[in-house]
Amino acid sequence: MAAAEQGRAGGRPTLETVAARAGVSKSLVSLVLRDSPKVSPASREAVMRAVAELGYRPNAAARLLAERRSRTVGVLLNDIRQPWFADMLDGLTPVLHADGKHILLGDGRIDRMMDETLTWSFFDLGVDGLVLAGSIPLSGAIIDIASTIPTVAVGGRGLDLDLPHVDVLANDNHLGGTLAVRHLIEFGHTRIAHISGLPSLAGRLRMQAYQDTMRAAGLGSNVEIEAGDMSEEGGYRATVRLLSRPGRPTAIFAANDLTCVGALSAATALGVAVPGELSLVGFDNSVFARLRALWLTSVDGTAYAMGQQAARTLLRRIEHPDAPGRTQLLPPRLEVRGSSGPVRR
Amino acid sequence: MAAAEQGRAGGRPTLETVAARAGVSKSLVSLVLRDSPKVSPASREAVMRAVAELGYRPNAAARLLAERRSRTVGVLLNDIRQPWFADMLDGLTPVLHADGKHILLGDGRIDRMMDETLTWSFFDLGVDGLVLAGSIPLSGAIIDIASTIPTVAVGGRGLDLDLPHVDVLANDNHLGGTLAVRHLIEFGHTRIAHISGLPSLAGRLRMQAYQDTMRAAGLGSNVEIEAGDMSEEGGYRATVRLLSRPGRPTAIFAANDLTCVGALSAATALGVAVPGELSLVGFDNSVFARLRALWLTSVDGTAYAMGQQAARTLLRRIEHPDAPGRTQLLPPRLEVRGSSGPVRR
DNA sequence: TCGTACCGTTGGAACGCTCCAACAGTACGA
DNA sequence: TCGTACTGTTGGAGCGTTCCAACGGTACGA
Repeated sequence: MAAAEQGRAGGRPTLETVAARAGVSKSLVSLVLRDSPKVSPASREAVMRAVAELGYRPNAAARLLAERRSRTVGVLLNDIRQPWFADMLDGLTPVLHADGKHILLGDGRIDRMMDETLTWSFFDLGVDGLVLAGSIPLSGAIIDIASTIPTVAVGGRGLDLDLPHVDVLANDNHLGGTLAVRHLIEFGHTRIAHISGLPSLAGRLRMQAYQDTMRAAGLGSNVEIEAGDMSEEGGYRATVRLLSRPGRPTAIFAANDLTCVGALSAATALGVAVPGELSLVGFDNSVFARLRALWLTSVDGTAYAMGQQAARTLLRRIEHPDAPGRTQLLPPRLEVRGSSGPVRR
Repeated sequence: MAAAEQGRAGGRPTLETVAARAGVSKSLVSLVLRDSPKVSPASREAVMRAVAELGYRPNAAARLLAERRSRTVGVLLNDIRQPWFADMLDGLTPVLHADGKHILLGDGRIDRMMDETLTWSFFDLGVDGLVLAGSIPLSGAIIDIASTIPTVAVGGRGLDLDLPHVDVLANDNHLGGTLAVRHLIEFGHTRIAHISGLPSLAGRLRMQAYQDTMRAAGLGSNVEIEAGDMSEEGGYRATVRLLSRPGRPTAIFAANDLTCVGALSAATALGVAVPGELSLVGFDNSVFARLRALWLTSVDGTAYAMGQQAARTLLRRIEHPDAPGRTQLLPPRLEVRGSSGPVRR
């Protein structure tokens, strides 16, 4: 009853407060709240009423301490600005919610000391699982934690993670690149250049796909690669170089959308018509590609589907923490818009 | 010593494990870890060594339960896609980190039932403070919680929140609009139209500033407002309407950057040169405005500064939870780029 | 009438930490 | 020689849950 008075005195109500109000023991209240089948309808109702009247909410810390699981998963983003995260999260959250899990986001780029600060903070909070999104630098902390907590890595752009019990989900970047180049070939282009996005793995795979597809189409001798850096500026400069040489390409496959936007700017600046004289294909199908003022043909990494799949994979791993890690590649799809068209002779 | 054996047996080490290893009591270990001045150098060193050897990390749940504060603040975003959040977080996090606080992000748009699920989940986790970013719908849960937990609302676009002990930080949208319109007037424009972003408060204020500034410059009779909806599509359609009427405007002040991008597309589609025949000014100075391919003159809401200020304000409020709520307006600044220029006669 | 079984309920021991009152030990002035 | 003060250390109570062993009560078959 001391407890009951405390509760009334203003402190947040606890199990004890509710129990006193409902005239039962705290154990019974606990049973009702976790809806155990072995409580009489009468006591159940009494408890529920007391809970409602007091506005009781269980204390997560106490529950976590006793139960040793938090019903929470941590999602570690390496840069909140990357647009595909939002789509991925849209796919991820409903699936996890349906399983009664809460979601906590952390941004590594913002928390500068990502490994030491943020990752550990998830660990300390006792998350039941961890989603690593993007190309997270493989710090010691991440390795330690991924071997303790069920973890899934989601690479929108590909991922070269190799840890014993970690599942990896990624775009099939090679297939995406193939789709892009084939699309241009079908439009009759033969002088197709590529602006690369090294040194990331995604960039390497996209470039490889470009080379492979060109060769497979008998265009091996037309392979022409300019270095970019996944930025608009890099795309601009690479395009200026490409367009100011003799034997201009009639099409460019850019390593990502930002690069492609840069290419578009350069073409406009040099008076080269898109898609009349130059076709462009980007990668990621980001918000930029969808802007009517740019309207870029782009490879869509199906981030939404990846989020869903990541959630399912994580839930499975929470069930079986010791299963061997698997890598799943998801097939991308080409979104054709206004920046690509038939070659003009 | 039973504890010590358990610890060795693989379970995560606890205070007791460390104490056993260092040959001291768990109370002393606790004192060392919260670096109390009253421990001898000898025991401090012994404890530190044991901590390092065992890789001990304090259990956040237990600490929270005992201490009743989590050194954690929750940040509730209403849509992770809004670009200014990233800038705001860049300003917010270093300040909070410097004070030893961890940061948890939640996205309301993604957690559909934001109020009931996410907000409460922060509450249950016992965050020390709450940052509401963007135009959060004022649900019952938010109101309850904001009156319990120190809260700061940050509106990049303005906010009509009015709760007793909540501080509000927002752009001075009226000033921003004034800067934009004055800039156009200084370029000699007189036929300046506005594409509005109703019904949000930010949209209302920006529109009001447009009207006020026009009137103050003696251009009241030229006021011409088309309805937009803060989207690219809305901006496009409004611009088509504006440009296909007799007596075209020579300049448009758009309610935000997306609207402005839509206006740019429409101008291009109609063969109207920007900035030669039509000057455009947007609002938010988002990543779109900064794209070289678009290069929009835009009002910068100084999201970074707002984040810093929000952090400082929150820390102050955590110190003094009962101080009266204050509203602070931060002055925006105009970023001049390529979409605006002198009027052509 | 008694033992057995089951049902709903209960007290109390964890969980891992913080914090407080109390402890032993040394140093010092009276 | 004793009391006092201070320094460093300790045991134990408490935080709000879960979980388990044990409880009293009713029903039933022997």
